[in-house]
Amino acid sequence: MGSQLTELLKGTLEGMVLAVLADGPAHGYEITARLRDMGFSEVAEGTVYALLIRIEQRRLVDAEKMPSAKGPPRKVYSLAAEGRRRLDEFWQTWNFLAERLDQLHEGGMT
Amino acid sequence: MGSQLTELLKGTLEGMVLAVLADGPAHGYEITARLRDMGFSEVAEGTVYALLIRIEQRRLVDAEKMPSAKGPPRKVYSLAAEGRRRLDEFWQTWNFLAERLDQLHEGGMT
DNA sequence: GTGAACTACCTAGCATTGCTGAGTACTGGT
DNA sequence: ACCAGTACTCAGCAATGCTAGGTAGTTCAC
Repeated sequence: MGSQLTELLKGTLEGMVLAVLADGPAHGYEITARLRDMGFSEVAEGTVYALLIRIEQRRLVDAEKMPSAKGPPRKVYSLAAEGRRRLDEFWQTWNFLAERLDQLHEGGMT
Repeated sequence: MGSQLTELLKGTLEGMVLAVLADGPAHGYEITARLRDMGFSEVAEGTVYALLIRIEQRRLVDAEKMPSAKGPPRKVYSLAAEGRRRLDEFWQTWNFLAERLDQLHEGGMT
């Protein structure tokens, strides 16, 4: 059994990564670090890299290899037009869900 | 590819069903109907039944067969102690996620 | 009385997603 | 030489929701 958060992250993580990239290009290691800083300390590195490969194949992001001063070359991702659309869609879906969930939570108090 | 909502529902649906049951016992068909009324019109019947069987096996809910006036006998589910704990945990996890997601959304506006 | 529609439940197989646990490779400090 | 930190990849697994069917009982129109 995965943890509660693991299951809730399904579908959400893609949106979060796209949102991070909407803020500017970034490479995988950096994105993982940002997620950890946000409080998602349990997000596995491998998960993020796998996700990045998926969204690159779907043309949601563009990738470019860049040399790094301290380590192997980085793969820098930036949000593509299709990814921007997908991100907007994500926020809509998220709001839809969040509204109803909040209602359920409030309503359940009675 | 599943829809955005489908992926977001992963993990959330269990919490929603537990929340509905926290409001009082209900049977599968009724729970499905309530979810549809809430706006989740695309939630498949089979999904809900499968979920109910899962959470019954995990002792999150108790099940009892009841005769129905208009159709086959119903299986009425009610929240068990373990389910109540799980529901509380769910809301905590949900709030954790929602807070950070909202922050990401706001922050991304700059 | 036959068929449609609604009530009520179940199942096998699939697609997607995140995690585990490993490996590769480059740099810098000790 | 060794280890930590940077940076990426991959195979196999676990959990979840959907598809697409099936079974059964009741009610009502035709």
